[in-house]
Amino acid sequence: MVATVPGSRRFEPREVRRQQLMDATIQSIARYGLSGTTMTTVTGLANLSMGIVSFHFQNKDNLLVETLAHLAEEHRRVWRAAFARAGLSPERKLWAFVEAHFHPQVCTREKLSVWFAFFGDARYRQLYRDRIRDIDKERWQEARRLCAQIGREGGYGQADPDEIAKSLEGLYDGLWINIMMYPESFSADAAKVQVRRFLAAVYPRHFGASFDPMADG
Amino acid sequence: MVATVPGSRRFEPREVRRQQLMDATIQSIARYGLSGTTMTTVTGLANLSMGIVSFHFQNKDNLLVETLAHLAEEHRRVWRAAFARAGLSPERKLWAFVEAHFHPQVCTREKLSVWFAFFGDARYRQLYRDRIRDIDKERWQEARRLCAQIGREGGYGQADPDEIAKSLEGLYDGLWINIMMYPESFSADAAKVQVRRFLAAVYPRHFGASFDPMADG
Amino acid sequence: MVATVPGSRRFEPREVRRQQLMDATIQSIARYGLSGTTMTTVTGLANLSMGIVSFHFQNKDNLLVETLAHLAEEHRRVWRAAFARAGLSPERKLWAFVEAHFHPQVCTREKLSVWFAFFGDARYRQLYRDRIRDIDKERWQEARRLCAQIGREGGYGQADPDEIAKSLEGLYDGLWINIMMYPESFSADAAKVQVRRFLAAVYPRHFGASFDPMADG
Amino acid sequence: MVATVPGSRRFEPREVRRQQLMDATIQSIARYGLSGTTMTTVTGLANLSMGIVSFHFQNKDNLLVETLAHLAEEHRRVWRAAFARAGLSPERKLWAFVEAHFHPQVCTREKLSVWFAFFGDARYRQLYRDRIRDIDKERWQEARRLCAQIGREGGYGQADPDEIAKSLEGLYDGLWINIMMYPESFSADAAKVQVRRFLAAVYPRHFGASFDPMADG
DNA sequence: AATGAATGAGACTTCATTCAT
DNA sequence: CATGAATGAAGTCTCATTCAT
Repeated sequence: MVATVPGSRRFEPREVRRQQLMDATIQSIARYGLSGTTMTTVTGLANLSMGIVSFHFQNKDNLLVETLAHLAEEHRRVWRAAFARAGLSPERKLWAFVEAHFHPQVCTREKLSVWFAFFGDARYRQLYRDRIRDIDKERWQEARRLCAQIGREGGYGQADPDEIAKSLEGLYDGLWINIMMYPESFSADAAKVQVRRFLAAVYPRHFGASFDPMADG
Repeated sequence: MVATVPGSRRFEPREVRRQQLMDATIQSIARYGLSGTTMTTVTGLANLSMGIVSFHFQNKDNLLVETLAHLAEEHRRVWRAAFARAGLSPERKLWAFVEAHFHPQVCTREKLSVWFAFFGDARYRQLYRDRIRDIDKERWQEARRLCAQIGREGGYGQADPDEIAKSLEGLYDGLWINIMMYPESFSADAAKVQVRRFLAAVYPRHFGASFDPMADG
Repeated sequence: MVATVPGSRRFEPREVRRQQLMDATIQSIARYGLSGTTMTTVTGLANLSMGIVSFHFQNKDNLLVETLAHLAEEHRRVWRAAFARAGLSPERKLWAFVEAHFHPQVCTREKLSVWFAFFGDARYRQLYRDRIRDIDKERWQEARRLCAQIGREGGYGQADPDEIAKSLEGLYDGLWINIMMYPESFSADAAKVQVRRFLAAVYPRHFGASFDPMADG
Repeated sequence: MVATVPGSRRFEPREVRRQQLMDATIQSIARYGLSGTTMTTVTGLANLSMGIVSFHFQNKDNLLVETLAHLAEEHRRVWRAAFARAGLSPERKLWAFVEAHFHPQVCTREKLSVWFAFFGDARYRQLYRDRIRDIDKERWQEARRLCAQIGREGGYGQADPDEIAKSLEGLYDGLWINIMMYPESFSADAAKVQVRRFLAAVYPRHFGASFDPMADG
C-alpha cells in the first residue's frame, strides 16, 4: 500500500530506520512540543507503523533520549572535527565551540526545540543529564582548560577562567533561546557576533580587532 | 476525608484559592515537569479536590497559562517598583532589570522551571506568547530605550542599542538556565556579577569600577 | 446582586419557586435535551442558585419527574374541564380528548419535548410510568368507555372499541412527534383535522360532515 | 483477561467490529436509555475494551449517530427490496412502506428504542437530522408521489396526497411508540391492521376488502 | 522486519450533591 | 429560604504498549 512511498521500502537496514524515526521525532517535537508528541505523530511523520518504535527503541522515552543523544553527538562531532586540524591555537579552539553551537547543521529551529524540550521538563531533564553527562562534561572541561590557557598566556589575571567558561555556556543557551523563539529577529550569525563581542571584552588581545573569525584554522 | 487538615477550610476567598492552586502548579511543574503535571499532582499538592480547578480556572491549560502570567506580572512588579524611585539614572534603571531577573522573589528554581517549561514546549510556547506578549514587549521596549539613551549619553557610537538589548535578554535566559539546571554551580548573585561584567565591557564609563551595584538608587 | 431581577425576589412562596424551577426545566429540556439538561442549565434559566433544587425537589431526577407529572396534570385538567360541562354527548367527550391533546396550553414545542424526552429514554421511561400511570390509565379507560358507547349507539358493529382507542393514542403521539420535529410543516390545528378525518372514517355517523368540531358543547 | 471468551478473537475485520459495537449500542440504549448508555455499558455488552470505540468510531457521539444511521439504512433496504419487484402497483408500493415499518427485522423494541432516543433528546435530534435527512427525504417524496398517483387514479379528489402522507408518517410513529412502550398490548401485526384500516378509510377502492395485504406483489 | 488492531491505565472534565454561611 | 464554593464519583478520551499476523 505504501510500498512506493519514497523512503518507505518494506525493509531497511537498522540504522536507516533508526535515523528516520529520530528525524521524525525532531520534527514532531518542533511542531507539536514534547506534550504533543505521541507515537502516532512520530510514526506518522516517518510514514511508518506504530509498532516499529518498540522494535528499534524499546519504548517512547528511549526514542526521545536517543534522539537527543544523537544531537549531542552531532554537536560533538562538529567541534571535534575543527579541533582535529593540527596546530590550532587555544583561541581558535575556543572559537570552534562557538562555531559548533551556531553551525547550520546544529543550530536549526527544529533541533533547538529538542534541546529546550528536554531542558524545560523536569522529568526529561533527568533523563537528559543521565544520558548526556559525559558529552557535556567533556566540552565543559575542554572549554575551561582553553580559558585557563588563554588567561595565562594573555595575562588576563583578574578573569577567572571558570567564570568565563560559565558565562559562555550561559550565553550560548540564551542566544539559542532567542533564535528558537524569535527566528525573525535573531540569527545564528548575529549570535556569533555577540559571542565575539563578549570574548573581545574579556580577552581583548586574543579576540580583538585582529582576530578573524572567518579564518579557517 | 481531609476536612480537618489545616489550610483546607471549606471556604476561602476566591483569590486565596487561586493562589493556592497556582503555587501548587509551580511546585508540580518544578518537581514533575509539565509532562508529569496532572490535575492530580496539582490538587494533591494543594490539598484540594480535583473539581476545584475547573471552578476557578475552567481547565488545565488555563491554570497553567494563568500561573505563568502570574509570574510574569510578579516580575514586572519588581522592576516597576525599582523604576518608581524618582530621579533614577538610565544605567540604574537598566540595572533594575538585572536585579528583577535575579531577585530572590523571582529567581527561584521552582519559578524558573515554569518559565522554561513553557519555552521548551512548542504547544505551550504559543500559549505563552499569546498571554505574555504585552508584558514582554513593554520590558523589551524599555530596555531598548535605556540602551539607546546610555549609548547616546556615553558616546558609545559603535554599540547598536538594539544589539545590546538583545544580548542582555539572551544573557538573562542563559544564566537562568544555568541556575535552574545546575543550582549547585550557579547562583543568582554570580549571575548578576556576570551581567555586570558584560555591561562593563560594553558601557565601561557607566558600569565600570565606579558603578556600585549595591547602591540603592 | 440579582435582587432587582424580576421574579428573583429573595423569598418566594414554596409553590412559586417550584413553578419557576419546573418552567426552567421545560425550557432546558426543550433547548438542550435531557442529556444536556444539568442543574446549572435549569437554575441558570430560572435565575436561581444550584442549591435551591435540593430544597424544593430533593434531587434532579425528582425535579424532572415532577415537571412531567405537572404537564400530565395540566393535560388532565384541560379535558376534565371540558367534561365538566353537563349533558355532554359521548362524541363531544371523545373530541374533548382531541382538543386537550392539541390545546395551545398543552401542545407547545417545549412541552412536547418534555414528553418525548421521557418516552425516548429507557431509564426515564420507567420513572414516567411509575409516576404517571394513574393519570394515563384514567384517560385510557375513559376513552375506551366512550368508544364502546359510541360503537353501541351507532351500531358500528365491526369496530372493536379497544382497537379504536389504541389507534387514537397512537395517532396523538405520532402527530405530536411531527409537530415537535417539523413545526414548520405540522400544526396543532392540522393535527386536529387529521384526527377528525380518522374519526369520521371509523364513526361516520358521529364525526361525519354534520359534526361541528368548533361547537362549544 | 477475557482473551478466551468466544467471539473476542484478537482480530476481526473492520466491519465485524463495527457491527458488534453498533449491536451493543442498540442493546444498551434499549436497556439503559441514552442517558444510561456509557462507553462502559456498550463495550461491556460487546465484550470489548473501551479504547476500541475511539478506534472505529472516533468518539461516542459518532458511535451513536452511526448506529442510528445503520438502522435507517436497514429500513431503506427493506422497502427498496420490496419496490424492486417489477410491475408493482402504487398501492402495493405504498403498502411496502407499511411492511417495512413493521418488519420483524426493523420493528423490534430494541431498535425502536434507538429511534425514539434520538427523537426524544433535543441535542441528538439535531445529529439525527443532519445524518438521516436524505434517507428520510427519499422515503417521504416517494410516499407523496404514490399517494398522488393513487389519488389521481382512484379519483379521490378531496384527499390531499400531502396530508395523507403526513398522516401516515404520524401513524407509523404513534404505533411505534405504542409497541415500544406497551409491547404486551401492542404488536407489529396489529399495527399493520390499523394502518390498513386508515388506508381503507381514505382510499376505499384500493385498500378496501379486496386488497390482500398478504399478497406477494 | 514490519504492521496496526486491540488493550487498558490514567488523564481531563463534568456535574449532582452537600453544607457553611 | 437561599446561596454558591467545594467535593468526588463517573464519564469520555488519549495514547504507550502489546502481539497475532
